[in-house]
Amino acid sequence: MGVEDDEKAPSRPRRPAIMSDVGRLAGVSHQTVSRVINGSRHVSPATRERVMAAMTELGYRPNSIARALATGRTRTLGVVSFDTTLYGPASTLFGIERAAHEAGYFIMVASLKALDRASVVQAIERLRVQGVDGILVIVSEEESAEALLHAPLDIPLVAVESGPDRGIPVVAVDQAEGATLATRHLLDLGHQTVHHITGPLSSIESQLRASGWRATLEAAGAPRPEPLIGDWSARTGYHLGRRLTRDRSLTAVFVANDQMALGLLRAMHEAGRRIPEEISVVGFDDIPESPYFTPPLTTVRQDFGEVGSRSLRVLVRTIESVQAGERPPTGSLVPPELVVRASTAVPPESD
Amino acid sequence: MGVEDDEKAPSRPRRPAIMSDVGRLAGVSHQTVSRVINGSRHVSPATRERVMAAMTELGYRPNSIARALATGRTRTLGVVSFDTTLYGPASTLFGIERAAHEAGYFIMVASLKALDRASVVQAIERLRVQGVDGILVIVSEEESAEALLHAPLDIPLVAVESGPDRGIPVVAVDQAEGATLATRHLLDLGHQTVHHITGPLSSIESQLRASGWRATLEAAGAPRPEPLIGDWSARTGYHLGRRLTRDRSLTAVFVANDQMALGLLRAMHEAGRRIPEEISVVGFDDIPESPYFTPPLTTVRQDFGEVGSRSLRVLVRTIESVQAGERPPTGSLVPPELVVRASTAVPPESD
DNA sequence: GGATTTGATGTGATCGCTAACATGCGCGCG
DNA sequence: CGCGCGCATGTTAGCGATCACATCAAATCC
Repeated sequence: MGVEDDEKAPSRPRRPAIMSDVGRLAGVSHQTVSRVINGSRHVSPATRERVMAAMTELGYRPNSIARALATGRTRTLGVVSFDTTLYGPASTLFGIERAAHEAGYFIMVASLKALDRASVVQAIERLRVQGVDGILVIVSEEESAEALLHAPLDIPLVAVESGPDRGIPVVAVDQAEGATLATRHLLDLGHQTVHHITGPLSSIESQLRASGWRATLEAAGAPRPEPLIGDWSARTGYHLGRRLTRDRSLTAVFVANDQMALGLLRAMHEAGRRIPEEISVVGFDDIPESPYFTPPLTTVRQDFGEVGSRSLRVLVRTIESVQAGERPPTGSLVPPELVVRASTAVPPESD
Repeated sequence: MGVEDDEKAPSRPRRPAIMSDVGRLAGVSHQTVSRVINGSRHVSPATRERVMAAMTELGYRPNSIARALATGRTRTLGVVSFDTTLYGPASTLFGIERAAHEAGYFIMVASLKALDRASVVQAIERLRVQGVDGILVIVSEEESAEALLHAPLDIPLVAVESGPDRGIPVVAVDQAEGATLATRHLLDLGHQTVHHITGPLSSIESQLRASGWRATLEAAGAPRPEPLIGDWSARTGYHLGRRLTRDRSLTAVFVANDQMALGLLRAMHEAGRRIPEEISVVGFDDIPESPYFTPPLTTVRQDFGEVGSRSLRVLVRTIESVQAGERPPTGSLVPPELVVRASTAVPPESD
């Protein structure tokens, strides 16, 4: 009873309802349904009510593909990243995703096979073909940054974590400031100078940290030891650490990330050099494990989540400003924070 | 010169080329262009040649949105995950992305705000509206697994890392086997029994590891100490570790993940209990830092990347089997591997 | 009170592609 | 020699939304 015509019985819809189904049920045209969905002012309260009722009755869900075809916008953003296994990029990606959700966007990930320029351009291209409205590129290496300068100009782009110093907005942590914080902390404790283990040479972040360290030493008139070149891995931190154990004058090391600092700690421990009594160590990143290293690591905290969400907002504003014909926003720097734990102390009496 | 008609001059296309532009230039219909793109057999080599030339000349790129609207398939897959900051999920996601790329699919990420059932259902819903062809759910908690049993049936779904024991395919590491490997290793070294720090009670993986540990002890006729309940964090590992230092009979601990093991190591170190001489410790996961803990950690390696890529392949096969009307594939278990380092040794003389 | 604005709604084209069917030609076969 | 078949290609109609414009009634103005 109640069902007059089995053609029209909406009991179990074989085919998902579309806009005109809703319109038919509500006694209006599909266009009016569209108006209700998009919140147009020109719909009477009574019809809006009826349309909404019809939508829930049919379990109607708008088809975003069709909408995307008609509007030319997908409300989807792309993220290009190299290795999302590492704590930094993973946290950034997470921050991006959360902020995207809040802004009503979806995220498509394209990870790189290699770090060369062609891979970056290819990844951007893939995302573009897929119809994203804008792209975030998590840049770590100089070459990726360069690739961005040769990237297509017809799609909004934002560089994350580091990037080229012109052309497109960059959102990143203030690396030089972080390095300064670390170095000054050690100098303030009374160390004559501070050694440095860098990240890979090709990494922009690594370069910025090294130059922050260098500048701080110079400003303090401290001698500048030759930095050791690392690659972010605990393994290399360990090997470089072993090399450093031979230097009896060494009292303080600023290591460009926590993983390498972990390796260094291990090497020092094996060599019987006590930390922080004999040697002070500062890391960079503040990964969740750092407080439980032996000893707990003094380090520079980067708020990756903030970098992610901030860069997403910059991208969204860029997209909107393109549509509104306004000036696009610029990038910004997130301040780092020194976290003092047990791996740093005043230097041993040297006399 | 060369350009006869400024209407047709393809010099700098204001509007990106579409299929019929290519067709016009090649002197064929748009449909023939479509045939070339989709590799239809019924195109003569000569026309194919001409069409391809026209495509490159115009810089033509197919519009995937339009194709999706026409075919009903987007070649996009969704991934639902809770915290992609953790090493496990992050690596799995990475494996998924690589495999997706290889299979010609894109990945859309939807991360959860909370772990309750509603969030999971909502995330699946969001992805579905966005038009994904299938969904991978990285499940860690019992509640998410249950949510999957109430999930919509009209879209292919695969559970990753753990999941409900029926209904949908699950791809995961064999947790019980891993726990057995760890426990037996300690028993084989001569320990009378093995203590256990679990993950959170609500975690399926945690439950499986605990029951593997329990079964192994029972099979060996060893006494079964009360397990301590953890939460995966180094912080909690540290606090539980401090509690364990008071137990003088303790000689071996199997910790449900490496982060907690790190905290435990730290607690033991502070209490002056030597590892592995007095107490042996085995972790789970084999995160990249584990070899550089103090001491280097014996642990059970999970191949997250393999879990990711395997689950993606299962999902793709599920989608294809739905179309072909075949039986969908089932889940599978990835074997874990014991990695022996320096945190385990024979127990101290007890007499 | 007739001209004009305003608000609610409908109509038809369009986004760029694929699916299904139509066409026309050449060739083999009985 | 005519029939039918297969192949290369074209034509037309969707896919499910939005957009631009048309329509029509009620409200407003002078």
